[in-house]
Amino acid sequence: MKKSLPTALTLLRTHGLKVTNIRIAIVTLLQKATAPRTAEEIARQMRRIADTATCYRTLRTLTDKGIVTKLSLFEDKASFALTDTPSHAHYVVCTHCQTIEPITLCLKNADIQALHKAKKFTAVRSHALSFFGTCKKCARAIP
Amino acid sequence: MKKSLPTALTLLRTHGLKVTNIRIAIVTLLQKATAPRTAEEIARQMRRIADTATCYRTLRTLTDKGIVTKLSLFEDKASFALTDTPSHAHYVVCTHCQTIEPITLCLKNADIQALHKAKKFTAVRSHALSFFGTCKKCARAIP
DNA sequence: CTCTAGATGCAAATCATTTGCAATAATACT
DNA sequence: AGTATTATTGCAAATGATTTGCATCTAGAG
Repeated sequence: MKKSLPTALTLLRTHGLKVTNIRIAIVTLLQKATAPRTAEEIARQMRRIADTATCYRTLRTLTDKGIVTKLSLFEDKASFALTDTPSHAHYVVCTHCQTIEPITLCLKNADIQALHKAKKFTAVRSHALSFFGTCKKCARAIP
Repeated sequence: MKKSLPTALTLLRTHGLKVTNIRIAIVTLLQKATAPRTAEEIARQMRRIADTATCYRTLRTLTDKGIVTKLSLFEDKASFALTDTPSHAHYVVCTHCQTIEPITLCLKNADIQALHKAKKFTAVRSHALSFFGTCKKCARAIP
C-alpha cells in the first residue's frame, strides 16, 4: 500500500506556518501538478483567491521552508514544484511549446561525491539538470 | 602544439556578421574570461564603447549565431559564455558570492542516448547542469 | 565613392518580481 | 469564546533586467 503524502494542511503545520487559503491552494495545486508550474501560471489560477503579490510572497515562503523548490527552467521566469517529488527532480523542456516533462535520469552519486571533493566548495547544496529540445508534437508542426 | 582559437574577427566573418567594435569587444572579452559573465557585467565593461541596449542586442545576435551560449545560472539574470569552450560546459555556483567555477564533470553519453529514445522528444538540443552551494571562502566568512 | 541593409544610441516601454503601508485575519493566551 | 499580538494580505507604486521604436549612422557590396 502506498504511503499517502501529507495533506497541504499538515505540511504547513509541520513547518510552523499559519494556515491560510492561498497557502493551502498553492500547495494543493502543486501536489496535483505532474510538472512544475511557473509563478505566473500559479498567480493566474489563484486570481480569485489572492493577489499576484501574495502569490509571489507565498511561493517565497514555501520555498524558504523547503516545501516547494524553485527552478529556472525558462530564461526569464521561475517555476515551482513540490520538493518531495523525487522522481521529478529533472526535466526535459520543449523550447517551442514550453511543455515540461519530468525525467528520472539523474547523476550517479559517485560523480557528485567526486565533485564535492575536487572543488573549492564545502557544501554543494543542490544541482539542476535540464534538457532542452523539441518535442515530437512541435517537430511535426514546424516546417 | 595547441591549435589556437579563431580570432574574434574570423569568428564574426565565418558567421556572416558585420564586424563592429562591440562585437569584437564582447567576443574578445568572453574569450579571455575563465567563467561566464552576466549581461549586466558585460554591458558595464562596454560602457565606453557601446550602449546597454546595443550590448543586449549584440549578445542576442551572437547567441543566435551560436557563437556564444546563454546560460541561466542565476535566477534573475542571464549569463553568457563562448560556445566553443567544451570544458566549461557546466558550473558550480556559490550562492553567496556568486562566484562561478567551471567543472569538467558531464553526463555519460549513454545516459543521454537513453533519454533521447525514452521520451517524447525528437531532438534534445542541449542540456544544462549546474551545482549550487557555498564556496570555502564564504563558508569561512559566514557565521 | 556611393548606396543600402543592417547596426547603433537614446528614451520609453515591457515583463517578471518585489516592496511600502494600511487594513485584516490566524494563532496564542486569558 | 474573547481579545491581544503578530504575521498575512491587497493595492499601488517601485525595481531591475531586458526589449523596442525610431531616427541616425556605418560596414561592406558593387
